[in-house]
Amino acid sequence: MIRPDSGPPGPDAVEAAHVPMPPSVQAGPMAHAIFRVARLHRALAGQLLRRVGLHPGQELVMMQLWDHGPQRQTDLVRLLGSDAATMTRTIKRLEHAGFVRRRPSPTDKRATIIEPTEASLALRHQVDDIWAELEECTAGEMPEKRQAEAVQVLEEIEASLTLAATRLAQQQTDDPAAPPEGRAGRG
Amino acid sequence: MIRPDSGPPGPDAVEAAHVPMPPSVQAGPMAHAIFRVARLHRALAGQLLRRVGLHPGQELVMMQLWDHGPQRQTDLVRLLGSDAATMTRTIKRLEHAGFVRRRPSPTDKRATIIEPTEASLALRHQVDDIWAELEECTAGEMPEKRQAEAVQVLEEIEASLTLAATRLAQQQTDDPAAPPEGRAGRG
DNA sequence: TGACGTTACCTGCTCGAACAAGTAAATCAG
DNA sequence: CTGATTTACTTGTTCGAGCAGGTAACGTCA
Repeated sequence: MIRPDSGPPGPDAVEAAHVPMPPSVQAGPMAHAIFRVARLHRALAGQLLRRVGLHPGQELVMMQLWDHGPQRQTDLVRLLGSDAATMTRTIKRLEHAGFVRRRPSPTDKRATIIEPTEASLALRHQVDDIWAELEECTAGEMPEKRQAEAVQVLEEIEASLTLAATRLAQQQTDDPAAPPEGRAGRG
Repeated sequence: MIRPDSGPPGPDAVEAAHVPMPPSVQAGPMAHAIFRVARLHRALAGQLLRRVGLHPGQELVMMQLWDHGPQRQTDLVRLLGSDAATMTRTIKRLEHAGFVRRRPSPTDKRATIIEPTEASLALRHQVDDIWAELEECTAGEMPEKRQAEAVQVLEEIEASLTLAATRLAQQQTDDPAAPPEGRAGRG
């Protein structure tokens, strides 16, 4: 792997921030930017989704179901890049709210088929509107060309992260050497 | 809207991604991209931070303290764009882990000054390394120029989101008309 | 058929994040 | 000085996310 920058950044990295920008923050300009954009974006999504009574993340499940029809939980997990445990709980809440129904798979007794209810269809266009608004808020004053550029950049980053995550996962299964024993929390 | 698919998918689940790109997902390309990048990035950060016993988010607090020295909780909240309640708990955990100390403000009896402990200094370079690695993983094979472009795009998005969030907050304080009464959860 | 490993799902736990509500101190208005 | 408002922080609750552990159903291979 390349190490374009190891020590405290000199003039490279990011020079834009003329003065204060402390060393630690300056160290990872992309990381920091992603972090903040992510939080803002999620918060905004939460605000908008609140109108229709959904929590961020739930709308993704519903959209997936509306688009692709009934699916097993595992499929939802895989397609949304989520976690089985999280999906179990999210589905449970959506079912409780009446947006989703659960049905045992006829071919696999382990699996559960999730399907959107008729009631959920009323939500669909609202969610679509919300996502359109979210997209507007995200794009701001950007011209369309710039938006396309942004999407491209994001996809590039996604590819990098996916690769890194894969590599790191493999590395950890290969070498379960140092099992971390505790993190900062009630320690 | 359109009803591209209502019944159960033929070849079960999803067989491919090349063609379909469902309407809902297609609707908000940036939103979707941000969502996935955010989750991947956070997950990766979690993996790396796990080595030093920190949870994602905690390192930001520590970096802020290392860079700017002892501060009030409110300052941390404001600078990190976080929430007072979240900060209270995060600080509590960091204190419990021995990375942070709390001291009453001499000038304001309401305030608490947070300062990094000597023990935390051992963490500092590890966290710096982790952020460097995170930045590498995020950047991938991008040339430096492309990275700068990415940062610029992200900052542009951040500005848009900030503006939108501000506008939405104002709009809601002005017009507390329709108080949402319930969301999907244990409904 | 039976042992073994995998898969699909559930439960318990912790943590960050957000909202609501409350306390105490500081600040402002009369 | 008194009363109202703002500020700083705490606590309770819910939700998404992740890890760990457990169960039941599949698949395979001997």
